[in-house]
Amino acid sequence: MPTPRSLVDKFCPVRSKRERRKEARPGELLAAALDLFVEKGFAATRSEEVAARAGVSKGTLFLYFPSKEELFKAVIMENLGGRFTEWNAEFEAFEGTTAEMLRYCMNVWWERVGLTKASGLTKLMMSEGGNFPDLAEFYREQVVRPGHDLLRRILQRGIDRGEFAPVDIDHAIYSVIAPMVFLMLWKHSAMVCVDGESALDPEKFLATQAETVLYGLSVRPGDKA
Amino acid sequence: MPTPRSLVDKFCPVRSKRERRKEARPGELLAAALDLFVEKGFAATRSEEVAARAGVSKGTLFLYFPSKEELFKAVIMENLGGRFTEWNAEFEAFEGTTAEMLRYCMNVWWERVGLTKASGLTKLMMSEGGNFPDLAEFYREQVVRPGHDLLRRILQRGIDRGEFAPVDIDHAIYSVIAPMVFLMLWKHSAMVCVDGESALDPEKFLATQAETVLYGLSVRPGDKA
Amino acid sequence: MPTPRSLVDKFCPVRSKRERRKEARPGELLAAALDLFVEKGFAATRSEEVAARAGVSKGTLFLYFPSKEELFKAVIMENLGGRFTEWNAEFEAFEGTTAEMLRYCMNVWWERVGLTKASGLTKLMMSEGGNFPDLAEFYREQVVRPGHDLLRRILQRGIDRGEFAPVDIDHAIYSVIAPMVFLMLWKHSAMVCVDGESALDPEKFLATQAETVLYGLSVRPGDKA
Amino acid sequence: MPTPRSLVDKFCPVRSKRERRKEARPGELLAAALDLFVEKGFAATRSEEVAARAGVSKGTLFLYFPSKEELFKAVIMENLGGRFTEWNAEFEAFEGTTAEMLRYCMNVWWERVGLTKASGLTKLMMSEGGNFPDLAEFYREQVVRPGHDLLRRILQRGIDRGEFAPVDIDHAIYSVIAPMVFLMLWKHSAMVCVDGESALDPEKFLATQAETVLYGLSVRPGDKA
DNA sequence: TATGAATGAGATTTCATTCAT
DNA sequence: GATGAATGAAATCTCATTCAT
Repeated sequence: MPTPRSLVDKFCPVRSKRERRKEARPGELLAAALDLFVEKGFAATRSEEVAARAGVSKGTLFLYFPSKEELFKAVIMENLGGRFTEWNAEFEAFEGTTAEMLRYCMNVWWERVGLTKASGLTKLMMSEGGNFPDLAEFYREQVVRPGHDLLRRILQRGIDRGEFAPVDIDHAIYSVIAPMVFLMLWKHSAMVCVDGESALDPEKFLATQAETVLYGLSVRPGDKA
Repeated sequence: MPTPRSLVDKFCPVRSKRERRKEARPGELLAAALDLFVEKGFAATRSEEVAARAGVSKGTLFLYFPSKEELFKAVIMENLGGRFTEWNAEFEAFEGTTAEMLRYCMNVWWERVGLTKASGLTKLMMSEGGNFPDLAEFYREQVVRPGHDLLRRILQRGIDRGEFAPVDIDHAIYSVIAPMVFLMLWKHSAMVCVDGESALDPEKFLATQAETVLYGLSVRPGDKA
Repeated sequence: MPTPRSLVDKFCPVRSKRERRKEARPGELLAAALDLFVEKGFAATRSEEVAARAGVSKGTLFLYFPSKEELFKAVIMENLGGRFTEWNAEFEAFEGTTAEMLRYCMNVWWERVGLTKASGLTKLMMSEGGNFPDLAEFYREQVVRPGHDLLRRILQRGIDRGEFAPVDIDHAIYSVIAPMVFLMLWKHSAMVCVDGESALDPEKFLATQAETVLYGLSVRPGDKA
Repeated sequence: MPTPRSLVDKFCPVRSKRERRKEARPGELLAAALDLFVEKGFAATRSEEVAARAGVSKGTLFLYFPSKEELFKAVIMENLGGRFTEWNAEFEAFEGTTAEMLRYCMNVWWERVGLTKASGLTKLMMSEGGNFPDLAEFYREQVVRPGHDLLRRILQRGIDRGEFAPVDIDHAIYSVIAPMVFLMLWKHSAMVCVDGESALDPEKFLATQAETVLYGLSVRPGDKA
């Protein structure tokens, strides 16, 4: 959902070049900002550079976003925070076993976040969150909490339906999140590789971790009810 | 862990208090720098604050270390890079199965690095390395490469002695490193926890991962020689 | 006092609504500008805000007034500088003693300027004039000088008719102006009041000052002709 | 009281050039700041210019004062707010009639504030106070309130000793302050003078106002006790 | 005529580094 | 060796003014 357009706009297809650019601006700026924030971090990214990459001047950036922090928040919402309603709905409608649901969850997460630049935002918050408490709070509220809530609902479904053992859900959530967080950090760090290509296969790693988690959640004979 | 002392210090214990202080300076600075770099990151740590925490003036810091980057490199050497000779020697002398050796490796790593502030340096390099290419290069050369080499020798030993299957060593290295890196990142990121306590038990996690890796390395009947 | 209208407007009352609006533009802008300049000062008033308060866009403001300074000059002319022809005529036609004339002068000044927002313009020029030499010069030429000239004529009339002692006119002018200026500054300065209500009664103050001045101008026996 | 010096300093008269400069710095900066703030106003004065006039670089200014606002507050304290203890003591010790005291008060005020650049600070607060609420609040607390309190004590003394009629003190305070405020504004505005020299004699004006106020405070037969 | 998106010079503030003492 | 005052490049954000539509 880039820029919301009114119904009137929808039926008036004749636009000036200027109008078209204007509507595209926020999206262009958000894209440029995502690129640069992920590439260089929040503090090290200069506002002017974001503007330049979006093809506008310094001043124009501040026409659309009142400060660098607000720009960053908008980037978070665009790429992570704002998508949870959609994702939640998708999981509400899911039919199938909860084990399948969990595997699906980790897979689509990898496709939609892990593989994309959005994964860099999590790495960024882990690095710089401490230096920008407002941003950290915002990220926790808009991304971490909804993410936890979504996972909690999945795990609860499994327990309620007798598919999973009645484990400590909060603990289990971390078992699911851990490999995802790890992959995001790994992906954005050339650091751990001596020369060139990392020898870690993310999809295989994720699948292995998923099965490990599911094994831990499995109902085994002899467990006390 | 107060201030790590060099080998020289270790064997020259008789000093006047004044000489002592003087000789101790760099160590105090390195300790202060480690604390602050890990706590706030490289870019966000102010030189003056490092000096202040070490109880000296800003000028003194630059007397011992010509720049903030050199200070950081010294911190890396003191805590990670400079310890590989000792660690290598320890493993050269190791007697026992290679499986035991690998388990021991992961355990002592956890004790000597994972649990200490030094683990923050890895997280730091993964976060900020991109903005400081010189530091990244230095870290790769002084920490990542020796670490890989050490693991490579262990794995090679296992294969040479017929204890491990003849796997792709470069790939296997990452299977060992991944959980260690993961723990370092996890430990230094309050970010992913919504409220308070993380629910991960590092030692158990590490042991599980070790066994998983060893299982993958195990020689099984039917493997082709 | 809604929007002051020019003499032209006064005698051409039949217009279509559209024309009306168009013609009213500059007046609306001048009114908005007066409000804001007086409220926030010249430098601190943003052009866009003036336009917004007048209900037009930023661009339109610059269509009518080529710069913020020119806008301010126009505000001065509309409210002060441009009214001297009318005021001069009124005083040319005045019949009565010159003492009455002087009292009348101070009273109508209070009604038409002192009590209105226009008084804020004088305070503003005294505050910010130093930073905007062009504006200061303009104000001196269009407001201060005509004001002085008007007073000079009144005083000269009094002396010529033998009603006033033949004092130094330039000096006497300041005796008349000082209390008026004082009231304008007082009115626009919440600064000097610790809590709430100022305890000064402007009309009484002005009347007292007028009598003091008149006493100083009075012809007393024993004065040398 | 420029820069407070410790006892140790007092008896170690041998100083390096650098030390001497260092001690002089805050005073030099405050003097430069007073000059420029009075000349151009708070908003229009650039920090760098203050530094330059004090003969130091931009950065040095911020070594001594953490922000432009704090610098301004320091200027206020140095020139006005910080002097009330001294002034209060002087008036506590005053011997003589309260009428003499009030005349003395207005005269020394003129000598110590009105005639000096410090008078420009009041003009400045009246002009720009509205745009800088923090500064306005500070000024009210540190200058306006102590000033009012001092005058209140003088007036109360006169009433208590039967020298003054039992008037409304808060009202009377403004009668005393008004001409002083007026003079400060008048002095700092070339605005009201057509060409060159103002024809207003401040001392005479002040003396006249003092007598007017004293007349208003005088105990007259027929006043009800 | 009217719009409002775009510009960019300019202001405050930070901090690694230097160097006189 | 040790100090800490001084520097100045660099970063964020504002707003009068322009100009394509």
